[in-house]
Amino acid sequence: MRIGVEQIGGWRRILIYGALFALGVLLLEWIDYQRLVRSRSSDIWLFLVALGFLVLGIYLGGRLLRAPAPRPFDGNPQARAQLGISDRELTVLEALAAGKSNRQIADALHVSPNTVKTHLANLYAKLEAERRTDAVARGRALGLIP
Amino acid sequence: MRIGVEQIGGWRRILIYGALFALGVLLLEWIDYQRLVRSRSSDIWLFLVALGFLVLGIYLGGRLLRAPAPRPFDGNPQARAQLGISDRELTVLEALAAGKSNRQIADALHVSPNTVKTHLANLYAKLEAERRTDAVARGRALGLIP
DNA sequence: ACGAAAATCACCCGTTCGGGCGATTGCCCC
DNA sequence: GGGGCAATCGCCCGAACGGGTGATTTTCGT
Repeated sequence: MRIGVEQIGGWRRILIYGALFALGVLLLEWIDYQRLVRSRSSDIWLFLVALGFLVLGIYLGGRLLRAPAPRPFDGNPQARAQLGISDRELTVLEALAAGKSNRQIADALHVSPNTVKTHLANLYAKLEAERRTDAVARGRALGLIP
Repeated sequence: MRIGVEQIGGWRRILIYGALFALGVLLLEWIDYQRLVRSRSSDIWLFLVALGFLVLGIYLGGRLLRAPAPRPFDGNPQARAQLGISDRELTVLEALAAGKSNRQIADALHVSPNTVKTHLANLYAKLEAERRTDAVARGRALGLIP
């Protein structure tokens, strides 16, 4: 069985960014206050403020508009359940996509090549494939493998 | 030997971002000038400047520290040339990834299965693969196929 | 016009793969 | 405690595949 990675931070993310922004505003306030009090050169302060927000923006932009994660890759439990693909079969499918031979898969899983063949035969039936390359292609199309 | 992908735009990127930054600075200058001339509320101006640079920063951050790009998929001509993979061989590789048999590939390309076998043998040699699934995996890893 | 590379096809041989059939062992659920 | 299912292993057989070798034609750059 594969685990479902990445799904954290939805709420926390918003909170964190909100907090960061608020912090920036507060900083701005403070900076403005300091400027008035000490009557420093407004040019320098303006530059510092701009620089600070530029950095903040770069940081935010770096995480906010980070490419929509090419594919969180959840293993597509829906399709998997629908087709009734077992844990072992999925494992074999992954090894298949890695380009391994039956022999290699058998060794990696500590089972007989015959067992691998059985798993493969079941996979072919469930994926409606007739060849290993076919199974890989269909498995990928279904999002079962990356 | 493996090739080194992604090394383009390094220079142009720096130039573009440098220009953008310079533009921001100029904008800042202009804004400051306007502020002095019209003697507007410095608070509002400071806020606007901060906001502007925040937006600029988000934009920059969005492209600067972006994940290695989910691969627009260009067929990776570099790797292809480096390995000396011909047009025909690429076509066969694509059909292979689609899960077709030698017979099907031969029919699709209007050639003999023997020819397909030859192309495949060349592909195996160039991709250092021993099986079709292996060739597909390596071809995909190299970005030769989607 | 020549040579190199690509594309095409053929044959042999041994291995792998796919299809079919059967069997045993656990485990869960009712 | 019987039915269902996943996982395991075995055997047989024919088809597909991979490895090797050799050959011809086309294409392209010089």
